[in-house]
Amino acid sequence: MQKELPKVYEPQEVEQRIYKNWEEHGCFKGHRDPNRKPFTIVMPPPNVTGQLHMGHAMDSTLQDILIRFKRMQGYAALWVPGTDHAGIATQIKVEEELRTKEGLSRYDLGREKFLERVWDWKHQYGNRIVEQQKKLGASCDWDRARFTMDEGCSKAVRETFCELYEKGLIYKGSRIINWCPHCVTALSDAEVEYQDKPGHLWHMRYPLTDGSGYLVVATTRPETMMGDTGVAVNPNDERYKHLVGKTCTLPLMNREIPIVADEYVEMDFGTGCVKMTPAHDPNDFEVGLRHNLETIRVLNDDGTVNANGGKYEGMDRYECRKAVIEDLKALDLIEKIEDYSHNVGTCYRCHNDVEPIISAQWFVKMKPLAQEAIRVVEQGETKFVPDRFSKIYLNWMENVHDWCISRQLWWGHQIPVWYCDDCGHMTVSREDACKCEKCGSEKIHRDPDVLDTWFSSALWPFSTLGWPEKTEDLDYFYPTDVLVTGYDIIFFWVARMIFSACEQTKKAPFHTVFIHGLVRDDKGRKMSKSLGNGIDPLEIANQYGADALRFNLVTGNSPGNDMRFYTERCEAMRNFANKIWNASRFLMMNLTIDKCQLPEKLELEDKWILSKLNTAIREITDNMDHYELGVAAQKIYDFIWDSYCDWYIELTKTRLQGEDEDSKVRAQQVLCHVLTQMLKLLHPFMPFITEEIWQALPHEGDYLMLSDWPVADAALDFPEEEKAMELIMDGIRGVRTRRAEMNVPPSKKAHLTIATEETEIFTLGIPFLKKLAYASDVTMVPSGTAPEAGSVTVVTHAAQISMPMAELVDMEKEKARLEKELKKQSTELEKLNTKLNNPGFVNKAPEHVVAAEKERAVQLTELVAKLEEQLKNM
RNA sequence: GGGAGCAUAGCUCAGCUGGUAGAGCACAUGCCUUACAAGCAUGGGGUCACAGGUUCGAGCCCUGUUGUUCCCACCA
Repeated sequence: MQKELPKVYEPQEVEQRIYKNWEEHGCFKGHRDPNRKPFTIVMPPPNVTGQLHMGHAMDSTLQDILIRFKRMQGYAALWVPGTDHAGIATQIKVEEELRTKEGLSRYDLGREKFLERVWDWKHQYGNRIVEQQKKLGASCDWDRARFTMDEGCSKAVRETFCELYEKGLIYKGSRIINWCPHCVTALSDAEVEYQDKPGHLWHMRYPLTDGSGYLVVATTRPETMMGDTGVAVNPNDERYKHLVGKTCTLPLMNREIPIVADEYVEMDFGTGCVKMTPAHDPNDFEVGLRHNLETIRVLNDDGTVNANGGKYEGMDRYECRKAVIEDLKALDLIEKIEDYSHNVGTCYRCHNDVEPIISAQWFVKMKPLAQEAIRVVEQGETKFVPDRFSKIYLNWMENVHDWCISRQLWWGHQIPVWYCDDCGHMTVSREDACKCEKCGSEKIHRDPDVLDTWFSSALWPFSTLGWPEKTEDLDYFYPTDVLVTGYDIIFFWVARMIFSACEQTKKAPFHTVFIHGLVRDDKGRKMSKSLGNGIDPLEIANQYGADALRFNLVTGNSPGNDMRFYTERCEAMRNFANKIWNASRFLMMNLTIDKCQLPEKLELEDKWILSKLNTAIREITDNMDHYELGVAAQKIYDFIWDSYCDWYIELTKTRLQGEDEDSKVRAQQVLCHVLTQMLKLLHPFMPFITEEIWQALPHEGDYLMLSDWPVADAALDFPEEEKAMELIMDGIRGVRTRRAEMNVPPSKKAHLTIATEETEIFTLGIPFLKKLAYASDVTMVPSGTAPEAGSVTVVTHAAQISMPMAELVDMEKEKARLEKELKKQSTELEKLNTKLNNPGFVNKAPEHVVAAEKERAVQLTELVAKLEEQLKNM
């Protein structure tokens, strides 16, 4: 069987064709199989609005590597893909389009019509990101692709909402929440990003009502003062004790407000007096509750001042701030203005400042839910990789606040609650309600709000498998195995999946959370649209191949750490792909066999590579098992490039081009066997090129991606032969080094004389020395035989190899070089001997370490002896 | 105010349970050796941030210091 591969590897053509074949052949399907163990990954659903970016590419690649690895290991592997409706993000996008194209707002269209538009949009663009993932080789079971707003997920959402409500774990209440005036919705704590922003601390005078003077309060948000309903001081503050119980007059509003004492106030910050705005500050709200302070909201939903703001009504919040300050200045009520940098909350979607506002919203009561979510991680039922993220998770979960889940948006899962217009009762229902469950009135209206996007994502691991139905899939594939995601959404998503799963399914949703970092640009900056520094993974894939991109994304970084993306590195990875391609091409050109089966009789070099292959298989499998994908990838790279290409192929060339047919065939068989095993090891990382080559090689089965993962064969461990081969390789390297130092071109061959005790081994090595050490001929002489005068000698611990090159050698230089080498090695030997003479080391170090060091000492001793002898002979 | 990460070759980073410091790129030299110049061979280059400690032995473990990045937190 002889098959020719094209001279140049063209990833684009190959990738498309191969992916289509896999898909058509059903390679990605996750089948329930009672005879196999399941292995399940659910993909973090990207936003339907999304374009594939480098972060997705890395995330998908890691998952694909794991799923392909497990699939090859014989698991019933299932990777469930899908997309997220991404409430705010999508709604904003469609509103934008509506505005720019038609000059309309969503209110112009009305809820129903607007939602139709969003669905249209979803149908048009929602599949874009899916197609992009395919380009990278993602082996998802696409037929199972889900959408967080499809029927099943919606059912899961509704079931969860109702169950939690019935258990008292979801409630509606008026609380201070984070409000984004730009997105016009409430946000959860997690959706607020804090930024240090320069601002001011305004010290304002609030006159005492009895005319006996004034208090000075300090604030960073003077525009909320119209909502002040009190001033608080610390009860132990001697400066103000006499004022507690009195009142002061709120400037500009001329409202009398009480002075109260509360522990919350710190005496040594600011003036020790704090204005209380219970409607616009969470702490003030708490203080207000304790002292029965009025709650006066002064801001509208869009951030403008409302009717409670008196003359400032209608002003934007920042405009109002200026006006208030001006007015206070005019009244001489500003004591001083300090520069002050403070943490300002901003919306994670639009980055505008959020306002704490009192508002009636729906919440999930977190404390009871957190308990189990903490337990499963503490007890190791769910493990984070790397482990340090479990601390971050636990810390968050232990201090978690109630989760505000209602959003004043239209795009999302509408809250299944109906209010009775007659009796005011709330009907919470799994089915759409048509009458009040209490009084039977049909005059009811549905809560207009929708749920936080993350409420549905939180159910993703089980909603995608059919929950709340008791499906066979759920029974077989759930709990899932590994969740792969970035550290940036541990709180948003991972934490919420864990407590939701624990509550709804009584099981942790996965046993491992594999966390990766962010992909940054080459300067270490976050890739972002606004900076315009994003690198399009598809462009990279087009240019260098998806395999090269994937390999780049998993090597050179470790789990949980950010990585910088260097396009040049893709070039290196493409070169690697090309290397394999050409190595394979070389083999095919020499292939006369049609079956890839190991021969009975193995040569020294065959045993060497097979033994090394065993080590590679063991180590790589172990690394994969421990999620050390980067290390595994590096080892495959090294094995393929260094051991296989640079050495083994070169070592077999003489046989392949020789006369001995039997030897020729056996070399092919070993080359073919090792290449096949390497392709398997590499396949999860570089699926396309490995499949393409495998298809061209003699093989059994339909697809490499469905073949068995390599297992080390103990019968093919040859430690002795490995060592012997290394002796020869040492000799070859030595000769090459000496020749390179003297600038001898390969075309100038030299007759080598080898003095060694390992005659047998070096005799086996003669063809290799001829081919790789440019020997015209090789003569073996007894160890200790003095080299001919004027020859250059290479000393290894096992041999002295000399070549007649007197004319090229400066004897003085040669001597100096040898002396330097001798000194280096003697020092090393001395250090080693000290170590070996140290009873502490010999007695306490593990046996194999001592043995290895002894072995090294023997070799060094030999080397030093040979070097000394060499010098003496000069 | 808490917590975490990082600091290793010129650059970007690996280094698994402590046992002779690695890769890619860059650099230098010589090679078109019929798989590959996207290549081959060879070479230079590191007090593993600093100071202590544990250990026979520390890049790795412990303590502290410095620099840096990030996360969390209701100080007006």
